[in-house]
Amino acid sequence: MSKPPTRPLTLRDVSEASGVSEMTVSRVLRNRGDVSEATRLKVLSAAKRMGYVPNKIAGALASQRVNLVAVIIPSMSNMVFPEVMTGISRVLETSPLQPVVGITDYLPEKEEKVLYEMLSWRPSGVIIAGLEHSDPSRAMLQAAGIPVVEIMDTDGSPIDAAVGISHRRAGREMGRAILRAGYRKIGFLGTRLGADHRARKRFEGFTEALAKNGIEIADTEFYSEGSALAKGREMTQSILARRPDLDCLYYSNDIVGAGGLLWMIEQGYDIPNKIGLAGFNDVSLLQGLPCKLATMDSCRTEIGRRAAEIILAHAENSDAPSAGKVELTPTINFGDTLRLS
Amino acid sequence: MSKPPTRPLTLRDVSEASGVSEMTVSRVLRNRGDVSEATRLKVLSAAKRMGYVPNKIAGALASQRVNLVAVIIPSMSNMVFPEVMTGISRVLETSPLQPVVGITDYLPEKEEKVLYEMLSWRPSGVIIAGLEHSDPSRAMLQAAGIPVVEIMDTDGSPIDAAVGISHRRAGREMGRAILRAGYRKIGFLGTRLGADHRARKRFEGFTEALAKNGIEIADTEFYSEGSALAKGREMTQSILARRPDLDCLYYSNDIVGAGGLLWMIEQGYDIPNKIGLAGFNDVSLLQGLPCKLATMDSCRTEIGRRAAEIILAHAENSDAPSAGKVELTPTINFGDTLRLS
DNA sequence: TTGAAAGCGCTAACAA
DNA sequence: TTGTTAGCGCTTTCAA
Repeated sequence: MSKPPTRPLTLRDVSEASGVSEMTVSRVLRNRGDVSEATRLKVLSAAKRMGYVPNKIAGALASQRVNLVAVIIPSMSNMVFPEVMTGISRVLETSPLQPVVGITDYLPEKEEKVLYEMLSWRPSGVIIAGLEHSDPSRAMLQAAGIPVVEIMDTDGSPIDAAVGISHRRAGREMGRAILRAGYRKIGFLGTRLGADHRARKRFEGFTEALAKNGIEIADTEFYSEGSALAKGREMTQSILARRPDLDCLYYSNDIVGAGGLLWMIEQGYDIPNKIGLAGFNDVSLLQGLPCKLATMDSCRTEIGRRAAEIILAHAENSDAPSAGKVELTPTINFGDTLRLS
Repeated sequence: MSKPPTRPLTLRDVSEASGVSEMTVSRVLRNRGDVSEATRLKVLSAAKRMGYVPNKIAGALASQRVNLVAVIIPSMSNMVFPEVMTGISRVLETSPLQPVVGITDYLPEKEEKVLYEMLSWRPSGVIIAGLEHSDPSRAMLQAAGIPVVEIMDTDGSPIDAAVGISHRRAGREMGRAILRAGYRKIGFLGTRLGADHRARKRFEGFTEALAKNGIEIADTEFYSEGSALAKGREMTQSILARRPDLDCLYYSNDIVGAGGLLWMIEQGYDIPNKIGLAGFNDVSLLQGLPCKLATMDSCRTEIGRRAAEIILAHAENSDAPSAGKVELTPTINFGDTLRLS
């Protein structure tokens, strides 16, 4: 239950134990080929026997190379970012680069702080969610002299590179699909549109698509805190109490949408004939609901993959050109809750 | 779209720009009081204007202090670890310590690798899920000379300190509660019990409690991959097809349980009278289901909090004694799917 | 209150 | 193939 207060071992300790110079030990431990098999084995066995763990702090300082990629995202409990992380990890795990995550809770001040912390470790690149950042944050990213990939969103101007989808377009396309399916009295339910720029852009695109066809959102319902599933339930109930004539509900994400869907199934609504439902994100957790919510894939894993590839390419060849904007194309999945046009 | 290939600024740059020695600049930036207000302001304005971000690599090497806490967990998409992280962050964000997360995917080899990587950054402490580790992993943790807190589980011997619940006891208590409620033909559904030691321990405790009352698990159903909600649905259907006489189902977690619950509601089962259901974890995401699944709180946030406090205490006073084993007490929530005894 | 010197543990660059 | 030398950018320590 107690531990020996050992000073961590250094290269010098291994050097002395193996009778090989520090430099050669270092070479062996980094697999730099040019070492004879004999000394290699000698060093390796000594290092392993002693339980030596190299000090990356010192290594990084000396080599001016830090194999970390800062990944800065608003939240982890969200269902969307774990998948982005999966994409990132998948790419980086075949390389020496390692992702390190920072969470901003959708707060610009916290983003600034987290960014500062991460940059002070001099990572090899930054992957950061969104295109909206405070001026100091933008300045830091500019000045860092490392590749910066802004992810999730392409509606705006990236600092360096961007990989994502156009949320404005996503909203617009869902709006059009809903109109094509013949729905006309449409309600919107979602997170309070403030910090979440992407949800806001979807909303804007959505209303824009309706407006083009002379239709206005009939009613809206917003929430800010609490379990999304429960909120979906409550909000759906209250919007339909207010406007029983609605024939379609567009949710800002699948989880609230699922809450609404469950409630409406219980209430016996005739879905998708009398009323349609649609969400956003294509959350796999929800496979297993009584029926499949119409949704739009937000390409999360792909976004992570592409972003990581950009960083990796730069790490391997630092004068590669910036990737610019990479806009992926999400597809609508009609599920069981939207009539086909 | 392109960035100036600036060499990152150093203390020396700020020193020259402000006409103050490097040493004094360093003191100002670290808020070490003993600096005159005049120079303080001079330095601060220069640093801000230039956009200087300190190099923690160099700082850490010089001071032999790294304010990072390694947090090593099996998965993030899991609903359980995000909450643990919340508890940890809550405590650490008032301190200079910062959590850094590593993911093992429940693979011992990957745990070993991740641990090695993290330890090579010489963190101030390690928080690691579970009590089961490979020999090399244990050796590394022993030799690191930093506080190690093993979390989630207390059924076993910690390397240094442990904070968690007894999963064996959790299973036992749920078993007893189910028996007290009068259920007798009991099925178990869950993840394939291999890598997930805590699920296995709950299963063992559960069967043990039944055995003490002369009852054997009537049937079991295991899964390894896919959406937990969908699997819950499928497994429930298939176990009840095989054994329509079952009067209670115990799930290894709430998400599979919820899948089963949704399916059974659709099928019109009489819950909790004819058949009871229970899960594990008290996942808040599920608030909003048609009815509340019986479950057991696994104290996730509290575990994170306590673990972080142990590391923090050691960081502030390194000769504090080890915290030993801290066993929290989970409570059963009967919800709507288990008769009260 | 400020500065100068030394060195944290490692690696780049060069020499042998 | 191996070793030597000189830092990486900061902080510690001690002197002014």
